[in-house]
Amino acid sequence: MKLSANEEYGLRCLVRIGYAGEGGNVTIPEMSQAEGVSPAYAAKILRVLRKGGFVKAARGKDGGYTLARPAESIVIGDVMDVLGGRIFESSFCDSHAGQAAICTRSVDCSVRSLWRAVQVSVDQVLSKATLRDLLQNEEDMNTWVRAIPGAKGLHSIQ
Amino acid sequence: MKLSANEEYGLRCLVRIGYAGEGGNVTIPEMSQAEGVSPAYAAKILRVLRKGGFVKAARGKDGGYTLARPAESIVIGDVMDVLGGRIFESSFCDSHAGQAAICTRSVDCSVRSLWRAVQVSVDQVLSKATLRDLLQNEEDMNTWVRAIPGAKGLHSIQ
DNA sequence: CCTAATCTGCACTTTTTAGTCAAGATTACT
DNA sequence: AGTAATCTTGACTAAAAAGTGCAGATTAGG
Repeated sequence: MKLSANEEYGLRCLVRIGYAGEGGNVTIPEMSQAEGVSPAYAAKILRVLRKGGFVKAARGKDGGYTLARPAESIVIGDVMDVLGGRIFESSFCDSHAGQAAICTRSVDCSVRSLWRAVQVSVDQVLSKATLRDLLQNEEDMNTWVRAIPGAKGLHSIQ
Repeated sequence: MKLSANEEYGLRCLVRIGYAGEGGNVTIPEMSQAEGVSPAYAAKILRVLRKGGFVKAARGKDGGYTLARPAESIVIGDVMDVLGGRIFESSFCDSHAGQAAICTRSVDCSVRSLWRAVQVSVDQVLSKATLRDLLQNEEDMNTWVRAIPGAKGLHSIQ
């Protein structure tokens, strides 16, 4: 259960574009240098974000990237899906659906239930957080941080 | 954020060995067939579990694998770590530690905080669940399922 | 119209992960 | 001792992910 490079750098680029704000423009060379990846690789990632509908690009001189829609409408979970998939592929045990007695006593279903639990848990965070949350100041960020049971605020998890 | 093949099949094998119970023995051919992977691959995964101290092997005729220690002492999070890593590698922004004002306004820290939140969230499940939980019947499994906010029980996430 | 700055697309190489193979070592049973 | 069932190891191949390079298209400004 690791983050892929696409997810890591893709989200970083998106946040950077978000910080540029309304009408702000960020170029590939800028992101490349800021995030420490090659321009070619940044370009590759940006293409994914563009095709996913999160950013739009302007070509030519003074070109660059801007958010395609308001930050509060960009759900981080959706971004993750596009960048690398939030998928748990424990696709067994579908035949047992509903047969609780058998199901709970099988390897398939034990494992499957665990993955589901993890998936639900991750979604608690990723489906609630929008790009806007990531751009806000600390107090606002605590909105989604507090969704995590046990976390008292940003400082408690940082 | 995907599960690796190692994590998927490693955990499945471990659970299967767990089901065999005290003194029970599971062989590579058995696991191979049950999980639909080649014997060679199963062997490779089992080696990881053995080196991680979760199972022990008996060679020769009537040989096979057994749990190396009681199921209740095997934390699933630890198993995951060994099989593929539960690591979020957003290792930037360490220099800012403590400087909240600057930190929250930076790409590094926004993203890092999110990863931490996800990590905490995942740990809510994986660090609480033991192999014993996965082997128990439905009612017992709800112990760790209930740790997920919003989940009312096993059925609610399955 | 020319130039410089920019994105675009595709093919390529490198690195990591997944999966296979074969030869060897160990054990139970007869 | 012999045999069959089993794990062990390391090297190998295949597939996927990460990362690079280059020729082309677009645009702003002189």
